[in-house]
Amino acid sequence: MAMDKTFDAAEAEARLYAAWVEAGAFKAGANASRAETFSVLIPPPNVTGALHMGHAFNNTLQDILTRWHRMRGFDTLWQPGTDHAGIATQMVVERELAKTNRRRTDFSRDEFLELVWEQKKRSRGNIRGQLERLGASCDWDREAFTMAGAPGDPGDTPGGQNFHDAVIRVFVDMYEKGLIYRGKRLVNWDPHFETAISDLEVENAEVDGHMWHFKYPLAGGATYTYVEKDADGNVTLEEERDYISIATTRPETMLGDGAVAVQPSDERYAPIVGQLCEIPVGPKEHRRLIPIITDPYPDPEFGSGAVKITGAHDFNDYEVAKRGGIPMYRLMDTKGAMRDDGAPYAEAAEIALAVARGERELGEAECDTVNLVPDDLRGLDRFEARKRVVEQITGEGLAVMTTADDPRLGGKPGDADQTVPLVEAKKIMQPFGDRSKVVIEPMLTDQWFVDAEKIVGPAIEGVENGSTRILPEQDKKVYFNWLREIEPWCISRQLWWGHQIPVWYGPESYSKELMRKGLSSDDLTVPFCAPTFEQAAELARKHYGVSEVVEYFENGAAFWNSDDEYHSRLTRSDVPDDRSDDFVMLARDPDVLDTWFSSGLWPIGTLGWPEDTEAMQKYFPTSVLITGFDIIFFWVARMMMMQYAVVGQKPFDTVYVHALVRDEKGKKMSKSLGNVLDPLDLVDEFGADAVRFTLTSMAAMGRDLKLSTQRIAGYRNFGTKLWNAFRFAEMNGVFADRRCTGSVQVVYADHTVNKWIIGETARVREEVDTALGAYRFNDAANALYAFVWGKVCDWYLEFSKPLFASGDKAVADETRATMAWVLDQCLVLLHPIMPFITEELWGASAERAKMLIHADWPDYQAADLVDESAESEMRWVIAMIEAVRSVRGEMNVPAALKVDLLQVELDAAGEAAWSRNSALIQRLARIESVTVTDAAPKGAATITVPGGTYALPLADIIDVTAEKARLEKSLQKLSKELGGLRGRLGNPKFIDSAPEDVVEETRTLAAEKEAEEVRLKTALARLAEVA
RNA sequence: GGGUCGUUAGCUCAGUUGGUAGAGCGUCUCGUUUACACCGAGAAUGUCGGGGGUUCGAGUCCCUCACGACCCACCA
Repeated sequence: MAMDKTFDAAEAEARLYAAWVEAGAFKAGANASRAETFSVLIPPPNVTGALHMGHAFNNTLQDILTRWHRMRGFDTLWQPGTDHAGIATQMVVERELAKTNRRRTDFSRDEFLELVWEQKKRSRGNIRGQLERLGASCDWDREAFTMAGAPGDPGDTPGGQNFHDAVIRVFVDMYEKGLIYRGKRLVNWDPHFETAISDLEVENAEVDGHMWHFKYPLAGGATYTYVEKDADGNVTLEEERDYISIATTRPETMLGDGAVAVQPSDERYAPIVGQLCEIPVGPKEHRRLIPIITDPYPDPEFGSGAVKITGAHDFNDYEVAKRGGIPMYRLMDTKGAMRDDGAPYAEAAEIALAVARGERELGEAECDTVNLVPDDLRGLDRFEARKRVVEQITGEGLAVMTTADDPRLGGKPGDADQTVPLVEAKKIMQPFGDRSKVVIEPMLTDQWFVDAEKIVGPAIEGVENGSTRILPEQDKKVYFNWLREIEPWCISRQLWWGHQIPVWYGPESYSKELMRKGLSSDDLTVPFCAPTFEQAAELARKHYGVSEVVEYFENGAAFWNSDDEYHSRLTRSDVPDDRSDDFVMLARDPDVLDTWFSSGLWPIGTLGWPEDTEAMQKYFPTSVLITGFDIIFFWVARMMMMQYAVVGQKPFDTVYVHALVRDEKGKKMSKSLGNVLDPLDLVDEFGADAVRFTLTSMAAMGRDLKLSTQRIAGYRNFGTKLWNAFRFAEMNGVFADRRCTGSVQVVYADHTVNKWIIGETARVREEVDTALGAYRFNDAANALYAFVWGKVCDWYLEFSKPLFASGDKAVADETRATMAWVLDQCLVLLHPIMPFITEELWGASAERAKMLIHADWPDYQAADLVDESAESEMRWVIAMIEAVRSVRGEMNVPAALKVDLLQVELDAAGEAAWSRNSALIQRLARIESVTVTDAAPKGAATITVPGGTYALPLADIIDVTAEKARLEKSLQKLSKELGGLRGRLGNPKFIDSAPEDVVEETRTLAAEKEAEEVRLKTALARLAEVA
């Protein structure tokens, strides 16, 4: 067999992967030879997504662990699959539609979902194909999908899991246990996607904003004396005012104000607490009045100390409003535009005024129908409305004024005599949707929540008591911090793509007339939660005492609590005339569940729960979860909570949290920055093994991971190095008579060189196992790199050359056998990290009983295989060669020139090492001959080795000054080291308190250094004689 | 505002219980020897961010300062 000079990754990878699949090498339990199991769940990528470097990293680590355990004979499962990713996927489809000027709402819900399923089908293969390119050894027969089994599923996911049923079942179960509830709450609303989102999906960012200061006039022109005092109680300002000053960054929300709040202790406003003031915007004839109340929330030191309260559009205000019974008026629609529904402003203002005066009370639903947006602002975008509101107030002279040189204005200082509205330029934190990137609006809507507080306990305890381990440790704190202050989790989304909530609503009470006449959405308030309509209908039948239940499907756009559309669908009675009156109508909640609710069930859902499957019994709880820190809250914490809540068990033994992949400059890779490295491009260029090895070698825990192509090229070279080591072995007949080898049996060797490399192999095997066992992937990679390149290639292969050429057949044969074994071990140990090139070499070098992927992982011990005398001998040989090479290099001895060496002095150990290995040394150091002498001649360069001195006669070429400088430099370095050693040894406290072995080690080292110092000094003295 | 982490060779980073600092890349010099120029041989470079402390001994532990990164957070 003639091997190519390099490994053709592009050609080989696909072929090898196909061979593994063909052989069923990835199947759960493949190659299992013991009862222990090892299971790992892939963090499911978005089904319509593409793999990025983070995925490449994450999956490389999983594959390493999987392959490692599989080779060790564990019953191994790597469970693959994808996530339906509600918003993200719906976004992809909507973007596609936009290309042809169509929108989601041009379709019925069912039609649209059909499009999404098609999209899902088209892109499903992408992720899998990409993972295959990386070499991921997932059990594809079990490939799962978080919406498998949902209505519309074409059933093209190979795994048999019905994820949808599992999700629905969990919802119903949690609902019945009171862990899930519905209610009107202030939630984060994404006006672009027109859905609620959870706290976690909001990203706060600092932006340039403004703070406006407005006057809220007191009702009926009332006045009061406004007094400001300094810290000592001295009056600094006293004036008559007919207004209260309010600061706001969001003037458009003034329209929904329900009150103005001040601190109970704030003396400035004490005279007017309880009075009414006027919102300075809206038609003059219908100016709304709101009460001035006290609440602990306002900070007297900030702004004017008075805060406007808009319960429906601000989270703080919401709390204040709840405490104070202040009405919360919703101002915007689902798109974030000012409401354009309901009665004209005049009517709405009338109602609000009555409420403010305490003449009327509003129920929650009723309050939501009151649209307090003035007619001229209705339908405007919220930011446009803000502009108009500011203009109107300012135009009316109700802005707080200041001089143009006021530094708070932020701009260029203006004329001190000129008066301008006080609009502070200010950095403000603004919430953005993590996917839509639009400004999030707090909105008062009906949503479903998981009462997370009730299920968080076991998730905290599980980590506290070590039942589940989180690595690195510091990430535990992040986990705890979040869980200990857990908030209700909003799980309903006003999307179409997702698991529809299994709740049907019926009317408050049953009446035949109502059924005939039709129902409005407000009438449908009694929930029936069940896995199917039939089961919900059964509940309703009993509840209402009727014999039949009719389900109404919503068709077009659906937004539960917003518009008339839904209402009309429900009232558009399709009930046939001949139907009896003995029925009740139910309508299903149109909302779907947060994607993370279903991915939170990934562990049990993929393993076939609620069935008591073999997979559940064997592989649950799973062994380890490998994931990035960015989804600790989104996913890890929720899986912990959910698994405990549903099956009462932890989902995994260990959570390994890895770093984020960044670009060379440390920037997060993102499409907008254009610094994204596509893993597939890199695989194309360098091969999957190189990419994998790079990621592995940089996987130090808990840091960022900066990726550069240079580094990948370096590890590609490493593969080539290994490849060429095999070429060398091949050429030397190492594999000539090998059939069906690859056994873990360690070869027996007699020769020092072979004994030595066997010991080194045992060492690296231990290092690799220890490192992988501790999730120190980089340690494993680096140990292998140093071993293969630095030991096997740099030394062992070089040593073998003279041995093969020696003519001693026994030694040559033994070396061949040893080399075959050592190289096999390299393949075995490297395989988890570099599966392709190793499998290729495995097949190319001999006929094998099994593919490398199923080869046996060795367990030989360094303690058994390291031969100390062989080791110290080889150490001396290497030191000797290096010393000669170093002097040659520094003295500019031509590389091609074979030199004659003089042995000035040498101890017995050196003598023995020399005599047994002279052939190796002479070859590698390019020494022609060695002559024993008592004293070095003049004009020789000195070479010191442990236990001896050599001289290199260079009469003609030696530069005495240069040699002197070289020796002095070495001496200087040595003296410094010796100084430290002697200092320590001279310190009685060190002798007393340091451990015995440390003291002993120091003594030995000092002795060696002293001996070398003597040699160098001798050499210098001789040089002085010459000069 | 709260929290976490980081600051080590020109660059990117290792450095597990404290024992006296390493790798890869880059740079410089030399080079074709039974695999490999995606190679080989050799060389240079660090007051381990500053200061203080504990210790016989600190890159490693403690305090403090500076700078940087990230996460969380409702100041109108």
